[in-house]
Amino acid sequence: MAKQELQREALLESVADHLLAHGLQGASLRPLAAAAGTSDRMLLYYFKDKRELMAEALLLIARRFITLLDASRGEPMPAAQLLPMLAGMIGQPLVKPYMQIWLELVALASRGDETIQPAARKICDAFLGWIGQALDIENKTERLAQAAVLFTFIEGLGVLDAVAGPELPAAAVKAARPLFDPA
Amino acid sequence: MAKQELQREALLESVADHLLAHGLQGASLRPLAAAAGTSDRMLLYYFKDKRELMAEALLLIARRFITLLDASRGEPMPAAQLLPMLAGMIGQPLVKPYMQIWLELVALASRGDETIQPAARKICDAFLGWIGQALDIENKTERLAQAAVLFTFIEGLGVLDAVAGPELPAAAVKAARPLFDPA
DNA sequence: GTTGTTTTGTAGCGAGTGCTACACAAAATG
DNA sequence: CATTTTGTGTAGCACTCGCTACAAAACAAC
Repeated sequence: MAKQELQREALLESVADHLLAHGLQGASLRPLAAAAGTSDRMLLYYFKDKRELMAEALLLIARRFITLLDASRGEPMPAAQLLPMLAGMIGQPLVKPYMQIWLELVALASRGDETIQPAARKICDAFLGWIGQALDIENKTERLAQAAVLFTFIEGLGVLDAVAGPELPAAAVKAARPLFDPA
Repeated sequence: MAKQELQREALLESVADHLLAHGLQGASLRPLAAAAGTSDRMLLYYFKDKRELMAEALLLIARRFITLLDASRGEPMPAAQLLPMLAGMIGQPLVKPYMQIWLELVALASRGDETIQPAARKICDAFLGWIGQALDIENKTERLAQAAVLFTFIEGLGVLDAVAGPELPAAAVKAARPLFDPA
């Protein structure tokens, strides 16, 4: 009976790959199945719904993103140093697919789509937690507060990256850095 | 010949209403036409394409957003004061539809959709310009730099508003405010 | 080998998509 | 009034969507 579970996981991996590469928009069963080397018929055999398939694939993507974050964990550093590092991170080609799908999740969540809520929440918590752990501030409430600020700013950078040229985000980072410097 | 132009504008207004209310996702010709009191046949009579219709409707939405911004123009103020005001503004029910459709535009732009680029660019420039004009900083480059920072942060707040509860954005604003205070 | 269960292919349904052909009415133009 | 232009309804095409009915393999258990 583990065979079925194994096949489910394999399908989810392929579907996650396709979603990361081509986005949620227009991700229909037949292309997803083709990417996984099967037919839509089979996807709906292993998953009762398209909704169930998508929800589980998105959770897998969230898990992948978390491992990606954990892989680049280093020594805690001050905010003024962490900011440009994060700004550089979200531009990396390895991270970009996650930012793109993240923006799609945000747009859907804003319209009240509850299918994606678990994955979105997971990614959000993971990213925020990672930033908090990367800050070298002893006072916990102060650290969490700074993490929230940095998180918000990084999210804004993601938006600007998507919609504007590279100059505006770069200027924003350059101008924001001194704000975090120990005054 | 002005009759045709008039009808086009009227249709665009209705389509813009519908898009603001229900989003871009799943906005197909027949519901759009029904919202405008006609048939899909007529939409494609006044607009050669769905793409042309959407592009023009989005530009109208951008114009509406700009007038909305201009209506709430006041005396320039310091950044530490402008930040909570902007944070409150994007939560207003009158502004929220624009934020929702903006997030959809961002997600599409991130995937390289060039149909929406003009509208996205227009909204972006208008918002950034509005923030710059609302800041009372004499030095122009300094003002533009601060505007970029505030803009980025507000975009991040929009994302957080969509995906997280209200506590996280509120905490981010509260923690970010002292950073802008004259040290 | 004969059962019974799990996995898969084929085919298709009903609804929706953007878009078009055709016909006809209304209105402008001579 | 006759004619051309402009506006509109009906019907439908070719396609995609999620999903399902049916049946035949593949495999297991006895």
